[in-house]
Amino acid sequence: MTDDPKRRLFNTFATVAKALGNGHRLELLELLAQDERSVEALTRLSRLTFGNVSQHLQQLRRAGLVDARKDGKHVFYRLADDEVVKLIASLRRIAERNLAEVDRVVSGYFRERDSLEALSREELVARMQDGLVTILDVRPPEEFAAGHVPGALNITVKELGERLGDIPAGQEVIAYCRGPYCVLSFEAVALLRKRGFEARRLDDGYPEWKAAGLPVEAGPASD
Amino acid sequence: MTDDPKRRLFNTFATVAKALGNGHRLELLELLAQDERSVEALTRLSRLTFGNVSQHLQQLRRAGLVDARKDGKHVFYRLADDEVVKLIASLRRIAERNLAEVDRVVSGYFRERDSLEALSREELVARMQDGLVTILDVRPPEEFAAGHVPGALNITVKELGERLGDIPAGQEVIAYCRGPYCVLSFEAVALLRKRGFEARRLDDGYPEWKAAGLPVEAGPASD
DNA sequence: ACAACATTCTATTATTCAATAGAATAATAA
DNA sequence: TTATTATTCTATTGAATAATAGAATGTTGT
Repeated sequence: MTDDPKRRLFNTFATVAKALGNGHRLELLELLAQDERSVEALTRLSRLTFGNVSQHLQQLRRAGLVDARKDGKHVFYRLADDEVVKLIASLRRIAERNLAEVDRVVSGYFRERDSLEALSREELVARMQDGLVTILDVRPPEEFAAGHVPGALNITVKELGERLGDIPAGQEVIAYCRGPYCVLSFEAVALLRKRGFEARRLDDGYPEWKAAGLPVEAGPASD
Repeated sequence: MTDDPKRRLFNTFATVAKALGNGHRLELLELLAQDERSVEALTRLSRLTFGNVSQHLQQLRRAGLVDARKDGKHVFYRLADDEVVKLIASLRRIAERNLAEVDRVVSGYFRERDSLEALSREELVARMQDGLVTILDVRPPEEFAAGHVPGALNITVKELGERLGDIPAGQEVIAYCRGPYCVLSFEAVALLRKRGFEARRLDDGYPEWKAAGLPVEAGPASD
């Protein structure tokens, strides 16, 4: 099209941005930020048709945002790079700061956000060194097994009511899940507080933790 | 459209990405990363028509990426936030790592890149503390005046040949300009080396320096 | 008030994109 | 081999986007 190198670079960068410019694709990327998944699994987890998911994934692949691996009948997709999580986080930050729309949605549906006094990753790292916190991962066991914050306890929100006994008393609980807008940790903190625990949320989730290069642990649930 | 809050958020984030999904708009953002500019100035600097520039700017504004200020007959646009520079840098990093196209363009037109041994921001900060480097800003004086790395000398590539005497001998020169793909600093380093100076490039430019929160200085050229 | 200028708005057209359905591949199971 | 399942590819439709030209708005200078 053009042969001005600067322009060609801008156009190439634009193709990456274009791939991010669709809500469904961002949703797929969020799902992939948890763990690699097959097209079938992604179809189940999103509300799209099979063929449509496949096409979106291929756009993401052309843009270099995801990679694919074939295993038997299944094709497993995963993020090409942890930098993708950072890119999306950067997108989110700009949207949060500069678009009133985000405020309205967030304050409408995630109202307790501030009242639950979210903790930053840095603060959590500091607390972990002191060793006086219980870290609670409220995601499903499969996602936990694919990777989690070292030493975290895995109890889903559903089980939480019956497993309060597994949580060490007397020290603060920090709950996290899939990301900044994942409601699971909000619910967990609300429940824990009602039952007398001192509990707070991590202000984002596992993918951001991993992308930041902080240590992770993998394997089956630790209980 | 939908009232699933998660989906509404993704759609909102997607509108920001969509605004970035066009080479011309990325070019406008790069120009704005230097300094605020009027629609007229941007029309001159890009190869777009006046009306088209205006429309692109309005898309950028709707996406919360730029702000506008009216002064007399002119409307001046500027980046809404330094985070925008970081977002674009993140986009660039992913494109560089994962798309062969970028490699081809970069190695075709910016071949000397590696041979000129670019220096990172962090390394430059360390060198500045030792005080044994000359920092050379090769951008036009207007851009220099709008903000530059503290202590930098402003000499454009055009003047450089006749003003070598202004450069302290015996210490390394670090040149920078508008960003990682700005050719000015490549040319400056090539010229300086030919004339016997020890010279290297900063691996990105002023906008990235500023966005990283490093100290900046403003005002007329320091010579 | 009028003319000149910078900018935005509107309408039009060509291009690109999203979603759907159905055909084509490719791997496994019977 | 045939059937089954997971996935990709192709074609089609309707929707969104980009570029252009020209009208409308608003500000400054006379």
